[in-house]
Amino acid sequence: MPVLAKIRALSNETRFEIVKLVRDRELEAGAVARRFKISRPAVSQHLGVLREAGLLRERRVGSKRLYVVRAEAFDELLEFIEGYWSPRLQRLKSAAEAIERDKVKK
Amino acid sequence: MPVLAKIRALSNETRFEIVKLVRDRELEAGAVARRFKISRPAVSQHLGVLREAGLLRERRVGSKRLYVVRAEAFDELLEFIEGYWSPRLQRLKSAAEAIERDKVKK
DNA sequence: TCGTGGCGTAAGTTTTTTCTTACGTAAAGT
DNA sequence: ACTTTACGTAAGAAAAAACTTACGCCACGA
Repeated sequence: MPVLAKIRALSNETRFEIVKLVRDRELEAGAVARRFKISRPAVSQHLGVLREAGLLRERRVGSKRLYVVRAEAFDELLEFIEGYWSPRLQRLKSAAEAIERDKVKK
Repeated sequence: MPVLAKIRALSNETRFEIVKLVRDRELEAGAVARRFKISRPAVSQHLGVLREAGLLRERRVGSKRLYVVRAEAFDELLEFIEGYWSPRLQRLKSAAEAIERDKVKK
């Protein structure tokens, strides 16, 4: 799943909270839903979006469905931002050094 | 600006592209707009959202407006994800160690 | 001072997202 | 078998986001 899809999935406040909820423990769909004031189906749909984006893993146990964050997804997100950002930082660093050199020349 | 606002700002494809465009150089609003097929006012609005979220800095030169990414904003985003994520990794590590201890006990 | 280029804002429409109610299905309990 | 629990999905309403055209405001060059 592309990074933008993950960002989009995280951009909704309810989904953002859901991710926090299942960040370090599996939780069944119903338990997640009970934490919010919106309807259970609405939460179910949010869980679907998060799963589709690759942010959550779903596991079925009997009639229950357990959700938990996919660690790899977050690592991927982190790597993306780092990789996206560090080239810029290097360029800025080079620019700063160039300015320093100019100052010395003056 | 809260982190969620930044994520929301990045969640739109056009804005995502705009950020790439002004990641390492200042660009005037018109130059940014010309890169997209949507109308100039639409792009102007996107620039506004990005600025509001604290992702871009705006500088006026004459009648022009130059935009560029605010480095601090991205650092903040990075720090947030790292801080958000690493506690979980530590917990997992502890859990793994606990399991190891159990195995030894057996 | 008159036009022209550069750009944001307003108002309203279209598109997308989010939510609700109704319904269907499968597993578990009785 | 019958009922209840646990969920997802469908369909459509409601809310939010994105886009368009129209307009207005500087700054600048003629």
